[in-house]
Amino acid sequence: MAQAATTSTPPTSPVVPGMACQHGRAACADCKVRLLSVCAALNEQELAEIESLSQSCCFAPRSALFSQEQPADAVFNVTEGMVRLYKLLPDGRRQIVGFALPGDFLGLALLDRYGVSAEAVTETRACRFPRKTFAEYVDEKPHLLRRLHEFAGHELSLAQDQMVLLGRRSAEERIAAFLVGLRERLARIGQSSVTLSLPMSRQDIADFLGLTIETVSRTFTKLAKDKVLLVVPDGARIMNPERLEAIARG
Amino acid sequence: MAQAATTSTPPTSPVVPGMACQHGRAACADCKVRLLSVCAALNEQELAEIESLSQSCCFAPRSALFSQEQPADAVFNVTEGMVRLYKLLPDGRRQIVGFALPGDFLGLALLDRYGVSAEAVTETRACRFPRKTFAEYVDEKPHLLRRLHEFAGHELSLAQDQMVLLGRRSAEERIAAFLVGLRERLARIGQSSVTLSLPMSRQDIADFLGLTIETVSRTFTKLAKDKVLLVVPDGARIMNPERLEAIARG
DNA sequence: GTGCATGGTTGACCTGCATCAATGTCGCAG
DNA sequence: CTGCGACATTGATGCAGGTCAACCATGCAC
Repeated sequence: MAQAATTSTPPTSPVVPGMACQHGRAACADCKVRLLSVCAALNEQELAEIESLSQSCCFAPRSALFSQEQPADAVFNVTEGMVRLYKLLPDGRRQIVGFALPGDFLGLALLDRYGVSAEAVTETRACRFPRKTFAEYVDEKPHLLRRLHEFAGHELSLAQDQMVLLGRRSAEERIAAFLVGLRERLARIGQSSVTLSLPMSRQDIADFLGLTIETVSRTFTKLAKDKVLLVVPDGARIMNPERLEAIARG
Repeated sequence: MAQAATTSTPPTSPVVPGMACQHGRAACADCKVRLLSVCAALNEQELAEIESLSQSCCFAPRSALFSQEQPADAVFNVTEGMVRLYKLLPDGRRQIVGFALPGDFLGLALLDRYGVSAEAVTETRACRFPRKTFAEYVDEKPHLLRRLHEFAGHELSLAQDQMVLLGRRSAEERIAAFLVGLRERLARIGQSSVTLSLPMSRQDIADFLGLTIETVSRTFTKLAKDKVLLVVPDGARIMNPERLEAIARG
C-alpha cells in the first residue's frame, strides 16, 4: 500500500511515501483545503465555514473514492493528484468519462447516487464534504449554488465536446485533442511545465478516447515521427504546439 | 414556410399547417406553457409568475432556436415537437449531442453563450424565457435553482452514458440503445404508442450515434431480419422488446 | 404527364482501427 | 543472479463500419 509515489507533479509539493490513507485518518490532518474553483463566490468567513465542513483525505493510486450506483453520501474537491471517472458495461468494457485535476469537484450534481465510479490515478488528496451537510450549507447560499450550477453547465459542455471527439474524430485527432486539452487544464491550475506529464496508463488514455492501447501507442509513435511531440517516460514533450492544435481542432 | 406538417405525434394535438411562426407572433398566442419538468418545485402562484415571464413560440422544421457561440439570451422549455442539439467541426462533421422532447429545457446552464446549436426537427413549440428575467427569478427561488441544478446533473449523466455508447459500443448496440432510450423518454411524457415514431432523418440518427446513414439503414434491416423490430415510414414497431433491451445494455 | 430534388436502401469495395501475438523493459521478490 | 508481473511497443492479420455508387420511392413544380 505504501510505496514510492509516482506523483503527478514532480516539482510542486511531492507526496511523501507512506502517507496513503482514507478519510479521517490522522495522517491526513495536514491536507490543506483548497476550494480553488468556487472560492471566487465566497468571502473569507464563508470560506472558513465551508472549510470546517470538510474532512481532508488522501487516496493511494488505484483506490476508489466512490463507485457508480453507490448512495452519493459525499462531495469531493480534489486538491492534489489525479482521479479517473469511468463507467463500466456489463461485459467489462470501460469508458473513462473524465480525469479530475486539482480544483475539480466530484459528485456536485447532488443526486442520490453517483453516476460514475472514481478512482485515484496518482497519490491523491481531496476535501470530502458529507453530502447532507454540504447540501444544507449550499441551500442557504444561493450565490454559491448558482456558481455550482454554472460549474455543472461547464462540465456538460466538456462532456458534449467529448461526444464530438468520440463520435466523429480520428485516432490522431483524439490524441491531439486530449493532449492539448490536458495541457490547457494544467496551465489553468498553474501546473504547466516543459514536459506534459501523463500519469495515467495507456489503457486509461485508450478508455478515455475510445481506442485501444495499441492504437494509442502507434499514434504517439506517429506523432513523434512527424516531429509533433516527443514521448518520454510518464509524459510527452510537445515539439510543435501549432501543428498539434491544428490536428486537435480537426 | 407554411406546409403540411409532418408532426412528431400524429394522434395527439396535430400541428395546424400554416402556423409556423417566430416568437412573439400572434399565431403563437394559444401555445400553452407547460413547465412539465420543474412544476413539482413550484406552487400555483409561482407557476403563474414564471408563466408570465415567458413568450410562447413556434418553430418550423429546420429552423434554428439558437446557434453555438451565440450570446445565450434565452432559456427554452420545449412543449411540443422535437429539437436536435448539435455541434459542428470546422470541416462540417456534425455530432448531435441530443434530441430535446416536450418538457426538456435548453440553455439551462445559464452560461453567457450557447454551447450547442438547436434546430427544430418537427414543427416545434416552446416557451421562451429571456435569460436575464429567468435568471433573476431563479435567483430569488433557491428551491427552483436547486431543482434546475439537479436537472443539469441528470443531463450530465445522460451525456456520460452517450460517451460510453460512442466510445465503446457496436453499431447494433448503438441503434438498440437509441431506440430503447427514446421509447422510455416518450413513455415518460405520455407519448408511448405501438409504433415508435422517428421523425428525425437517418442522417440525424447517424450523427447522434457516430455512424453513417448507410450503417444505420443496414442495422435497421438486420434488426428487422432478426425479428426484433419492424421499420415503418417515420418510425419503428418493436417486435421483441426483451431482445432489443438485451442488445441495448450490451 | 415529365423533370428534378430529397431521402432511403442496397451492393461492392476499401480502410482505419481492432485483434492477436511476439518482444522488450522495468521493478520487485526471492 | 533468476523469475515474474505489469506495462509499453511493434508487427501481422482481420473485420466492422466507412466510402462510393447505383437504384428506388416520394413529393413537388411545371
